[in-house]
Amino acid sequence: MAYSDRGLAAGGSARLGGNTHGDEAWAEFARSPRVKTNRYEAHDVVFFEGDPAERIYELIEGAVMLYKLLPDGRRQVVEILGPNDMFGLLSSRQYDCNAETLTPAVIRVVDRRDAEQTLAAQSHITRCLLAQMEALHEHAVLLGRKSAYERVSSFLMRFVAGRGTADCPGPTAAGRDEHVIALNMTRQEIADYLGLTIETVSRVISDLKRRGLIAIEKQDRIRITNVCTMCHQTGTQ
Amino acid sequence: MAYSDRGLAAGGSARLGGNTHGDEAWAEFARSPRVKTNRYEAHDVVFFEGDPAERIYELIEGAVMLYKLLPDGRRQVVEILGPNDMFGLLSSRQYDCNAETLTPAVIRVVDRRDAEQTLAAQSHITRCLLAQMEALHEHAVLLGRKSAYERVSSFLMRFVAGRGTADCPGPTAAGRDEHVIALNMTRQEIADYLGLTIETVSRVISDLKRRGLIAIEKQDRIRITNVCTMCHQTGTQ
DNA sequence: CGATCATTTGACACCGGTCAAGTTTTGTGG
DNA sequence: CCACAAAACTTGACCGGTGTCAAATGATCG
Repeated sequence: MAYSDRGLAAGGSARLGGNTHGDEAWAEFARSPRVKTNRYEAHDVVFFEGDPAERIYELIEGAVMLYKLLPDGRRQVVEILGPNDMFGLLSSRQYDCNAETLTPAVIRVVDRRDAEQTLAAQSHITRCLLAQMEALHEHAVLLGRKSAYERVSSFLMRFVAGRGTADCPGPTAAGRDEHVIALNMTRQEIADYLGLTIETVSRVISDLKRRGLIAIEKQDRIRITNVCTMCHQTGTQ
Repeated sequence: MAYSDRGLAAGGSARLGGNTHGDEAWAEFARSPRVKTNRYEAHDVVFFEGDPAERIYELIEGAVMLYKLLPDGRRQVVEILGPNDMFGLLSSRQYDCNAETLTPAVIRVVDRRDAEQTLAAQSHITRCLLAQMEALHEHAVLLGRKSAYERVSSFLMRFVAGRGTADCPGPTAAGRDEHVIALNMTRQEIADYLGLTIETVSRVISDLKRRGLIAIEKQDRIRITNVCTMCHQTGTQ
């Protein structure tokens, strides 16, 4: 109740996105004593599919993947999350997927009922959900319609901020169009995200290397030698 | 502003799902004169990807599909929506996909800014988003990890209300375990939803028929002769 | 009843999966 | 820092599930 009032006072107008107004209210809400902030090691499990969904989470620092398993062990990573993404949000009573850190992470933990009663949370959450929704749409295209090459290329491009989108400014006029990426994922995790096998991911990466499109600095550290060329391999253009 | 106040008075507590409280407020909001209700024919386009996202939509009756296109014409249907689902919700300024009716439909149209300023809308919208999110996760598993047989079987099971979920009650003790489905989709639309080709969809359906699992009453009207058996073909068990 | 469109079926090719080594990287203990 | 083991990754050979292309069949609607 107290949070609810505070949320109202600070937030007031609730938006579907495009504003940064609700965030101040959310930040204030996050400072309340009932909101905890936890540290996780890499590859810690935050929650399992089927666990009672009593908390919601906000990733402050690091990376988290959400995945689902089929009874025979096949795995699909459904989302890869970065700072400011929220997860564990659900309309049902149990989590619909597993959440595991990819890197050491700092995660804010909020009691579900607290958030439900807080308007500032609503607005903040909706904005997060909408962005994630778009990412899921894009990922459905990748999984349903792209070749292995296009999947891996799209995956690499996703780490290059500001490029590969519809409003891509193109390479800066001066110098080379390079970019170094820290994957923070094993080949298996990449494969399970892209709907491929580990061997196929490995083969495509080797081939990109052979063709000079990328250089492997360290197994999970890849240099894209020409971002613009890589972008043309994604199928999205 | 007026809507905002009304939403507050009627709604009060905002929830992340599981309640039906915000819905009354939403229903009242929907009755306001600025909210229009439109009728569409089958295969009408509601909006195109890239159109300025100035309105949000609530499907009252009928079915709608959302799809994305790659520059070379490949298509992926990312969501199939039914009554009470909302669409056109976005954090960015333009729609991220195309929306097209599958059947004649009744659709409520709300100005985006009106909804953004209405708390009742927030709560209602969040609930819809969460449910759609879960559906998208499930669909990612289908697209990334299921065989053609499993995809088509999963697709058919999705039309059997209350079965195939984790808490499936199983067949009713008495009599046969049949169910008749109206697809309302062409083979091409099904293929584009399942990430397959039209030929593969057709072959799988023919094969299910040959094996006696389904009977085709009319091209887009299929009888599942044994729901429980069909369910075991989905890979989800 | 014919024209048009949707669907089915067949033959074949190829992408990506499977299985089985190798090779490299990482981590641990001396 | 090195030695060794374990894990992660790469590479090769082969196969099978889907896609592609083409033709036949079936539905729909004047």
